[in-house]
Amino acid sequence: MFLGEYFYSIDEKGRMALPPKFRVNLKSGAIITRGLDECLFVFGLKEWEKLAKKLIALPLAQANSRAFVRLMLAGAMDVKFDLQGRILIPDFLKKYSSLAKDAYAIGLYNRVEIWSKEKWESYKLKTEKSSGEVAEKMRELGI
Amino acid sequence: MFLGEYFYSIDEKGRMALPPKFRVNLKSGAIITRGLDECLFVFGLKEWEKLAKKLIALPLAQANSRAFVRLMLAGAMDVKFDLQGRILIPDFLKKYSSLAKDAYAIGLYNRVEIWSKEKWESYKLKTEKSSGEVAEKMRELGI
DNA sequence: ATGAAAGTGGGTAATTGTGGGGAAAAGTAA
DNA sequence: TTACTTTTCCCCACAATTACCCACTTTCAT
Repeated sequence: MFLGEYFYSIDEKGRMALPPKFRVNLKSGAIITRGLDECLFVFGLKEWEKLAKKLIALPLAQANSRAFVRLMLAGAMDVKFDLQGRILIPDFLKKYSSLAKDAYAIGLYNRVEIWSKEKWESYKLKTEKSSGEVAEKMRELGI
Repeated sequence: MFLGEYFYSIDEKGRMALPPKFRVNLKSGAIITRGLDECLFVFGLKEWEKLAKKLIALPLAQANSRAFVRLMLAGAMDVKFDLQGRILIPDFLKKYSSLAKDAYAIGLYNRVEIWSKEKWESYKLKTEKSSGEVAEKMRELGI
């Protein structure tokens, strides 16, 4: 179970650390791919396989599901950790998500998301501001 | 079951004690997360899992539920108690809830809320003054 | 009054984040 | 092929942070 928000820097070699708590769930294998809202998704191997099965089951006839499947599958790479718990982010994924020097690793239960500093901070701000909607959502869920 | 209002100080290392009565219900695992009205929520593991299941069931395809889920899960961290019964409050949650040196821990049946001294005292004042309205609400709810 | 429990502060060892060096691999040209 | 350059990747090292443990003081109950 991934939770929380962590800040890391990406060095000149393109390496980025992930939180130790996340590593234990990913050490048996992980996949990085393009995500929604210009971030990257990182899945553990098991979660990835579940997702991949769902993806290939999507109706080929629909243009937007075709596009979604291509986004996720074609962008996928498997991830290796070095001894310090860092991963190497492929160039095309860095470009896709506007990653430069600073990044956030965000735990979302069954996946990890990687965001550029700027993108995440503005996204969070935008969401927090609509706190009325947030309260509404929470009421719906019975919190 | 959490009840009552307790006052504690947060030390330089960001540690805050919780009432011994609360600890026994949280020692098997606790999650701290963003709450409403700029306070923090602390849930026992079981309560949290109920909530988390509802969250991950929300549709990934919808932009605003994506945002809500991200806010809730990224804002959550699991909490460990040290031998003295203190928890470490993550920096970004301290910022979110304006926590500095003094704080209240408040029991609300199935969750604990953590408020900054100032925020809680002014909130309480405001609420107590408008107790007429509160009574009105209660009648609406059939209490 | 005395013992136990709770609140708060601090010290030390372990872990983590991050930079860099060097070996192995891959590529290139004679 | 061979010699040389370039790139990738693995491992080491250091500084800073964190986690863990201990100790003191105060409060409360018997």
